[in-house]
Amino acid sequence: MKQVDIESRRRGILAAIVESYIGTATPVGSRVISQRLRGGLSPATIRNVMVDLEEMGLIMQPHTSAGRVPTDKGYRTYVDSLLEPIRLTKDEESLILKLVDQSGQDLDSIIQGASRAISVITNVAGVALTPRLKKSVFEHIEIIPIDSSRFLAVLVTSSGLVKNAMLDSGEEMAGSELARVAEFLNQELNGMSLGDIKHYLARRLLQERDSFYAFLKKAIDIVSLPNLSRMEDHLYCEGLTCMMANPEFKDMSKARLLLRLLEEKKDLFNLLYEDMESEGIKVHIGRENAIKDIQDCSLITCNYKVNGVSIGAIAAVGPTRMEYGKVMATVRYMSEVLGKVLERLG
Amino acid sequence: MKQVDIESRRRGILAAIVESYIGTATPVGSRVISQRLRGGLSPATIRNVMVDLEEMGLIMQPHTSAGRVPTDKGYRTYVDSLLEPIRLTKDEESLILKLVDQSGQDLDSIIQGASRAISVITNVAGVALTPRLKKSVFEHIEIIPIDSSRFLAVLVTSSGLVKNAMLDSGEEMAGSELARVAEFLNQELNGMSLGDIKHYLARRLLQERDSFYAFLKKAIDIVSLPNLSRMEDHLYCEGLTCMMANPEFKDMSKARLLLRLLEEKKDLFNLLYEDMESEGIKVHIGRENAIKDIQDCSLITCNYKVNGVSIGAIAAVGPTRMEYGKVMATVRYMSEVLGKVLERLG
DNA sequence: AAGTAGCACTCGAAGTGATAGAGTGCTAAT
DNA sequence: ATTAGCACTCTATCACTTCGAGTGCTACTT
Repeated sequence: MKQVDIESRRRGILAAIVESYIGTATPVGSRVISQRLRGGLSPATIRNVMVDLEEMGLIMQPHTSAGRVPTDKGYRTYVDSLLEPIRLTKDEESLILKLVDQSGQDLDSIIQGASRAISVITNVAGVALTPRLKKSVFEHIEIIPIDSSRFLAVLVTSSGLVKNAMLDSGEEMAGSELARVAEFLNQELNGMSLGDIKHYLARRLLQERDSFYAFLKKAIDIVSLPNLSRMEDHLYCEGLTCMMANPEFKDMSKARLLLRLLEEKKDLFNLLYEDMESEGIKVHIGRENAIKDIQDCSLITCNYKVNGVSIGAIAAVGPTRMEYGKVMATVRYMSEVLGKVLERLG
Repeated sequence: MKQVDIESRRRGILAAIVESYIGTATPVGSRVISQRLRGGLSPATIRNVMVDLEEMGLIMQPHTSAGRVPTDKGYRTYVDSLLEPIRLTKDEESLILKLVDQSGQDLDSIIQGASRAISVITNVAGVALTPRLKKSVFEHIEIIPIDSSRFLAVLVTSSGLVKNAMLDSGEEMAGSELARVAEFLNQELNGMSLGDIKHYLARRLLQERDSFYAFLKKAIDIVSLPNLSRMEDHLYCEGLTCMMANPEFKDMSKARLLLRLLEEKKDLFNLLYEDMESEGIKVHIGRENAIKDIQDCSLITCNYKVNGVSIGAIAAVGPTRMEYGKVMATVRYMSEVLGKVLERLG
C-alpha cells in the first residue's frame, strides 16, 4: 500500500524536523533533513512533504525564505506518537539518587533536591510540590507544656511526618486539661485524614452542649492552629539560571513572564494540583496551556505516590523547544524515586 | 572662602548627576544638570566642574560624546556623604508591617515576607536570612515516643523557637531510658547556647566511663540529630522579576550572573554572615564587592537583632544604579520590624 | 506516478553610507 | 569666575544594497 508508505515517511520527516529544531534552535531546511535521514531522499522531495506537513498545521515557516519550525500541534504529534521512550543512563540515574538522598531526612530538603535534580539533568527548570498532607492520616497528637501559658502541639501522621505549632493561650492554663484534650483527640481522630478532621469536629460541635461544648471548642482550636492545619504546601523551583541560557530567553522581555510565573507560584500550584489527581506523565505544550504567560513554554508534570496514594507532583518547565524524550524520562524516574524515598522516610 | 564654595558646588553637582542617572538610566549631560539645579549655572560651568569630577574618578563618560555616569567611587561618595537620609512614607511602613505580619506565626513565612516586602517597596531583589540559631539558648528538650522504635525529639529555645527531629533507633528502645536522657539534658544544658552544647557534651564524654559513658553517648546522639543541630539556615530571595525589569538586565547575559548568585546562594550566605557580625547598614557598591559575578550590582545589608543579639541579616540586591536612599531606609526599617516581630514571637 | 534537478524568486540578516543630534572641550568675551 | 559660541566627536538611526539560505514551481527522468 502506498498510503502506508507516504504516511510513515511524513512521520519520519516530522520527527526529524522536531529533533533537529530541538537540537539547534534554528529553523530547519529541506537540505538538512535530506542529509539527516539516510533514506536518500532529495531536498526537493522533502520539500513536497513539508508542504503537506505545513497544510496539516504541524510545522510552519517563521518567514517565507526560512526553514520550518514545529508548531504546538507538531510537538504534540511528536510527543504522542513519534517519540520513542528513552531511558536515562546509569550515570544520570545515580546522580538523581544522590541529589535526592544527600539531603538527609528532611522532607523539604528532599523535595528541593528533587527539583534541583530535574533541572540538572534536563537543563530546564525543575519544580516540585511538597506532599499534600491533607491526604495523610492522623496518627497522634501530643501537647507539651513550655511555660505557664504556652504549649507546643505536635502532630504525627501515619506516614511519619511531624508538624508542630505553638499554642499561646495568653492566660494561665491547666496542663491537665490540655492533656485530656489530647487524649480525646487521639481517641477520636485515629485513622482520619487530616483534610476531614476539621469538618468532622465541626459537625460534632453542633450536637454538643455546655461543658463538653467548651471542651470540644478547645480541641478544635488546637487542631486548627495554622501550622498544623494549613499544610503550607511549598513549591520548590530550581534551575532558572541554566534554563535561561536557552536562546529563546535572550531578550529578557520573554523571560520575565516565565520568571514571574515561577516566582509567584500560584498559577503553577493550581496546575500541579490538578495534574496530581491523575496518574502518570502529562505534557502541556505551548498554547495548550491555560496559563497565558507561558504560552511559549512547555510543562511536563507527574504525580508521585506514597503507599499507593498520589500526594504530590513534580514538573519540568522550559521553552516549547525542549528535549521531550529526556525530560519525560527524567520526570518519570524522579516520580518513582521520590515515592520510594518518602515511603522509606515514613 | 572660595574653596568651600567650589567644594560644595562640586558636591551638589555630583549629587545631581547621581540622582538623575538613578532616575533615568541615561548618561546625564551638562544641560540636564543646569536645569535640575536651580542655581542658575550654565551648562558650560557645569561642564568645567564635570571635568574635575571626572579627574577625581567620581564620574565617567561611556564614550566621548555622551553624558556622564557615576563610577563606583562616585556612588560611594554619594552614599557616604551626600545622601540625606529619607524616611519611608506611612503607606510604605504599613505595607511592610502587613507583609511581614500576615504570614502568621511561622518563622519561615515571616522571613520570606520580609524579603518580599523589601522587594515590593524598593523594586530590587529582597533577601533575608533566617535567624542563626546557634546563638539562641537551649531551654528544654522533650522526647516523645511515636512507636516501638521511633521517637520524636522536640527542642525549645529560649526565644520560643521550636525544632524537632525524628529519632529512628532501628531497634526496640525503652521509653523510660530516653526519658532519663531527656531529664539529664534538661538539667545540664539549661541556658547554654546551641552552638556550645556539642562541644560541652563532647568534653564531658572524655571524663566519663562505663555505663554512664553509654548513657552520655546516647544523649549526644540525640542532640546531634541533623534537624536539631544543623540549624539549616535558609536564604529567602524574592522580587527577581521586578528587578529584572531594569534596563541594565535587558540582555540576559548580564542578568544570568546575578540570577545564578541568587539561586546558588552560597556566596550570598557568606557575605551575609560576615555583615551580620557588625551593627547597622552596610553598603557594597559594584566592584567593591568580593563576589566577582555581581560587580555591576550593589548590595545593601543590615543585621537584625532579637533581645539585643544580632542573629540574622537581610539585604537588598540590585543594579549599581539603585535608589540608595529609599533602599537604605527600607532595609533599616525592616531590620527593626523584623527584630520586634521575632521578639514578640519568642 | 513518484522522484529529482534546476531555476527564479522571496525575504531576512548583515553590511554600508549618510544624517541628525546630543554632548563635549576650548576660546574669547563679559 | 562665568558664560556664550563654536567646532568637533561620536552614536543612533535610517535607507539602501548585497548575500545567501531556503522555498515553490516546472520540466525532466525513471
